Amino acid sequence: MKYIEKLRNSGLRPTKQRLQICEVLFDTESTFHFTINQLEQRIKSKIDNKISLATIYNTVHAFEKKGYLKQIPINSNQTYFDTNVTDHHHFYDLKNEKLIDLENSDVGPINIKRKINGKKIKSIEVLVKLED
Amino acid sequence: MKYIEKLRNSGLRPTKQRLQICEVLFDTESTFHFTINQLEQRIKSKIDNKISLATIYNTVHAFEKKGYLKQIPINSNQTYFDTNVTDHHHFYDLKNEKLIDLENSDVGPINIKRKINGKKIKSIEVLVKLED
DNA sequence: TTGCTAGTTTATAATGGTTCTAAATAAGTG
DNA sequence: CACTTATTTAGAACCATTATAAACTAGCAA
Ligand SMILES: [Mn+2]
Ligand SMILES: [Mn+2]
Ligand SMILES: [Zn+2]
Ligand SMILES: [Zn+2]
Repeated sequence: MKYIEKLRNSGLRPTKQRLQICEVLFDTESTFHFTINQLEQRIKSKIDNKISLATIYNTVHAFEKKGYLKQIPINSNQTYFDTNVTDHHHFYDLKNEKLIDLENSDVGPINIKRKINGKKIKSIEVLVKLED
Repeated sequence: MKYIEKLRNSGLRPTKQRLQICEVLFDTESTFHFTINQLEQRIKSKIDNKISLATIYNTVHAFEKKGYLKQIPINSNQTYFDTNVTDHHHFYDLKNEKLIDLENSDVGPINIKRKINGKKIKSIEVLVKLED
């Protein structure tokens, strides 16, 4: 199991549930965006045992804290997460409520000229809303 | 009353409640960011009669639809609105949960090179998260 | 002025995503 | 194994937001 060490190194016990969630999240051809509900469905369809919704929330938040997942700032009634944790930006298709990755080369470098006293920049995120 | 015509021209009846909310939102030295709860408090402190929470929600959404308010894409348990409806970007101070306007000149032009078939860009929003 | 009608306000209930609780279970350690 | 601490879990609680449906009001025309 390739995720056992990853979890141990993060101080997270490699439980059956966490390992299964790892497989659903990270054993994929490409990264993807998801809500908790979508992840719950994906887990249901890929594994036989049940994982409680509370555990899914707990695990997603634990992984986010460890930097294995990112939250995407977007106005929605559900929180969106991203398995692509590199710095990148997004299209948001308003009609289909779908996020699409933008490469940094699609956006170009962003240089924030203004400084706020005593604060430093943690992240810069661009959201490009799309309509028909 | 300077807002009566503005509302009529938008197809919104200039009710007492809407006019009072207009005053709280737009009779200000500068634009500002707010959540519904913050707006509710501000209304309470500035007017004598009561405006129901449902009306505050209705009015904010009506004004948003007419373009008098903007929603700011940010991950929070509460939705943030902006009385500054020009195209502009934001700092988000994670510790104080405060938004700060960035002028376009602080960010520079953003040129999205990638196109999505059949879609056009509705808005481009940059969120710069700040930490200590 | 007086009705009429569609729009608006309101208290309150319902919704639903997320978090909390506390008991059961499992992992790590020696 | 014995022990401690972390994790899982079902279900309750939370709370921002939306829906409901009845009372009220603005606009308009007779
Ligand atoms: Mn979180
Ligand atoms: Mn809205
Ligand atoms: Zn992404
Ligand atoms: Zn702003």
